[in-house]
Amino acid sequence: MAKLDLFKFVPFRLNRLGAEVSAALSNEYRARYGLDIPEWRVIATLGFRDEACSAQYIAQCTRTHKSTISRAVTALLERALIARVENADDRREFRLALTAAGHALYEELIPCLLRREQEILGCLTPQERKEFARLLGKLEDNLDLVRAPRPMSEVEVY
Amino acid sequence: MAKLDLFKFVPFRLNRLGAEVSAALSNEYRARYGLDIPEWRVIATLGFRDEACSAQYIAQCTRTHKSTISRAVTALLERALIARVENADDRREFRLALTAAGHALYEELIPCLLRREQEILGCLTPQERKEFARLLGKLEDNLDLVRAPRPMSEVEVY
DNA sequence: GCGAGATAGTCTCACTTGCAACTATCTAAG
DNA sequence: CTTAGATAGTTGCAAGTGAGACTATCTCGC
Repeated sequence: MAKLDLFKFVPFRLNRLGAEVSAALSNEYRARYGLDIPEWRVIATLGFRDEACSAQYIAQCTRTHKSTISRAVTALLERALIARVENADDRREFRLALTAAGHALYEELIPCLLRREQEILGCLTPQERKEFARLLGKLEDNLDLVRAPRPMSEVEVY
Repeated sequence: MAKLDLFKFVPFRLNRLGAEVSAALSNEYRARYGLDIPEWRVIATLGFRDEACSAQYIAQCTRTHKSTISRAVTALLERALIARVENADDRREFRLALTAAGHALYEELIPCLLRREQEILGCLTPQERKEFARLLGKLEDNLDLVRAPRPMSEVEVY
């Protein structure tokens, strides 16, 4: 007579918590700037890194399907929040970067998102947060999830 | 010059980890039994609880939209994994319960899912797992996520 | 008992997303 | 140089999902 209490089942809890937290956060940038999650991921990746990067790189980093990234990129190009230039070395790919407007949006959004993160983590002591982050890291490693952002030169060696 | 490293941003990490873990698990019951996530949630809820419950109750417990649960229920009824009876007290709702076949499936699936959970958590020491579960609980509380399964009588008092 | 508002469940619609096919381009082997 | 296979990015298509309308039923106040 095996039983499984969904409320004690970590995969279910992680899925639910992840979805809930994501929804809470995405309200922030959807309401303010009309960005959806994939669009935000593109902005976040380009904003964090200084060099321009390819759509493929963003897809790998954020573990988002390339077609989803492609659509997000198209939308952001139309809004002139990012720009792209052909890569002379490899004409299949484009180098993407934030425009001035995109950068301004990024700078404006970041503090607000970090604040929301702190609200969510607010129920944990500083020590607990550190521990939680550490345990998340172990789980990510275990799932082979970690795809650290690296200079494009390294990534291209894939 | 605020910056945000997606890889250190807990909401992103939670979302990604939750999706990844869920995908790993759902492969298990999709491949073996052709169940999708909402269908599994219905089975899991009915299997864990002994009394029959309403679709609404399952939706609230699992935090899944009622239309999604409705579709899952329809599919499971067609496959005769669950059965429903009209509730004489309230003819708007139906009481749902596993059939013998549904129960057999549940009993077969549970150990397998618990094993997968242990694989995922395998990188943590027993103490770390306990701590992780505790911290998850605090975060859930903070997001007002906890909807503990209760006897129907209590739930109906909503 | 009657009407207003709440609730259970179903259904349609619009939207999102993953998949896979496709084009263009690159790389490597011969 | 040529050709086969890999890769970047786009697009059409199908499946899944949430929002909200809708029907039937219940509840509460009068």
